[in-house]
Amino acid sequence: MKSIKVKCWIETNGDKLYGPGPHELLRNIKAEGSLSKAAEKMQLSYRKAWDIVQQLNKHSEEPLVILRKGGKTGGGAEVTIHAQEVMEAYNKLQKKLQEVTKEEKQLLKILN
Amino acid sequence: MKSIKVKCWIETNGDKLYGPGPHELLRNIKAEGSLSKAAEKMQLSYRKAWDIVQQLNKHSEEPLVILRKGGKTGGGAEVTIHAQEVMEAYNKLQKKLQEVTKEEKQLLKILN
DNA sequence: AAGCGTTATGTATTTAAATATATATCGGAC
DNA sequence: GTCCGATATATATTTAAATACATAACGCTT
Repeated sequence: MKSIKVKCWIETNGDKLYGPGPHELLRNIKAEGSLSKAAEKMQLSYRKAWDIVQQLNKHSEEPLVILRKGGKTGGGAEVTIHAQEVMEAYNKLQKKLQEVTKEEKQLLKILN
Repeated sequence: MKSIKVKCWIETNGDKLYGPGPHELLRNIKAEGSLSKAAEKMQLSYRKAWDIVQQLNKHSEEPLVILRKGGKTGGGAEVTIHAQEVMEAYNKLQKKLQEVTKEEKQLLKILN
């Protein structure tokens, strides 16, 4: 019925840089090899997905996503090793936070 | 420059029940003794604040906020003891989560 | 050179959230 | 019984976010 949710993200100068949305997008890009397919998979407009990628690459010294256009496949999207490190670290952090909320049942009890 | 943010809230049947917004509202109600003043203090429309209070009371067996109209003061808002327990439990949880993010600097390092 | 599947990007439209506005109600004080 | 300061609530307006749409560019393949 009632449940505790937790969410974490990284901000830079007050605007959101990396969070659940970008994280899912990176996972999808890795799985699909295509930005448009990745966006579709999570019911996100291509435009928005593209914006997210620009934001990510803009605020990281090394690029997180490499986009290519043309070629025999028409183009594609690739998640860099660097990005995969970010994803893994984010996963770990999320897991830690989840564990804290699992221990904490008091709030739910009080609200009944 | 870059920083990790964390947020927790309670959902019931998929919609948000208690989180940073309601929490701040309760604090303000407690300080002001008035829903309209509490809303104003956090730059929230009275309408929205009132809706939040309805939502909170609707989903908790015991009411969290008591609203009164009329009388010598014109009316007022009061945070119940029950609500104060919720607030305290929420504060504790948030503090715990904050500590986890403080330990976790790896993500920031990777994103540089 | 035409066709393809993708990325690239500006602009228009839609959608949802929040706010603003207006009016009613309550109950004590005078 | 009128005024006051608060809550109560419907409706209209504004705002911001997301989406939709349109078009161009790219580079390989044929």
